[in-house]
Amino acid sequence: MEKRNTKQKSLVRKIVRDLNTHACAEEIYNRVIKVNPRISLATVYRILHEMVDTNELREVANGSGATVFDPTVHPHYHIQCIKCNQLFDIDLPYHENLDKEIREKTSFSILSHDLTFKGVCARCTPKN
Amino acid sequence: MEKRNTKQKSLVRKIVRDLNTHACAEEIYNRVIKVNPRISLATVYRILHEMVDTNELREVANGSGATVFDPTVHPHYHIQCIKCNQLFDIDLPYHENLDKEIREKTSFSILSHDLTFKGVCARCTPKN
DNA sequence: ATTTATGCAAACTATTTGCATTGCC
DNA sequence: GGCAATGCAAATAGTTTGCATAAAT
Repeated sequence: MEKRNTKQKSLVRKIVRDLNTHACAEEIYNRVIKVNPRISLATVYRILHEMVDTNELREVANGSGATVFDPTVHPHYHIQCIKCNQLFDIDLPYHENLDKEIREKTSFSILSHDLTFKGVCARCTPKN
Repeated sequence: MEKRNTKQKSLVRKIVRDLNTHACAEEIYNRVIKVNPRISLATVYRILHEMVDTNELREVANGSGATVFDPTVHPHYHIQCIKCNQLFDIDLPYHENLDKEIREKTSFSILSHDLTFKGVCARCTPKN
């Protein structure tokens, strides 16, 4: 199962690297077809999944249906606005102690944890 | 918009109360139709959402497509097996300090956080 | 009697897949 | 040349919606 480099792959990789936020497959696809209008959505999905498998990209459930992709792959936390559903990275160190805390309480072998704060973002906060 | 009590609603409520785990809409529907085979899936969805709105039920994204419903509504954490995807409640007190920690770092108004541990459950751990 | 809730089928959204064809290595 | 990757369209999964009818208040 040798992997080949194609123009589609390099294009999607470039678009993903240039993302400064999270984006869903459709959004990435839209940026991609601005450069190469002949690439298909199925191909974009296939490449994104390959990147997730090789740890070039992270997949994050955004709670409301769609999956979003996060170009930041090292462990980090998220914060999501409960009004507009936008998801942001948050600058808080990964709390290893939480994993340790759980290891003593369960028969699971714990690998990691996902932490997402919920709140209302500045833009969605009514000003008066 | 007055709410009415129907046999469908009481049945779904009973089934949900008797759940001792998380279950997706389809699973709840399957239990429901064992008692009343004439109830439709759309109705089950409508009732489940109503229960989520009234805080009788919690909705949890299980990461892999389907949404699962959790009859435990007070704040609590989850642990999910990365092999079988099953989601369990976990017995760890809610860490209020995490919300506090974030409040100082962001322009969001923080309400709460979701914490899900990832690992391999006992059943999916190969024994030798 | 009024008006919400239901059942059904169709619509929809996000994603995946089969397959013939293209194009890397 | 051979086999992986692509494009397309169709299939799938989960969920939602429109509308005529049934049932709760």
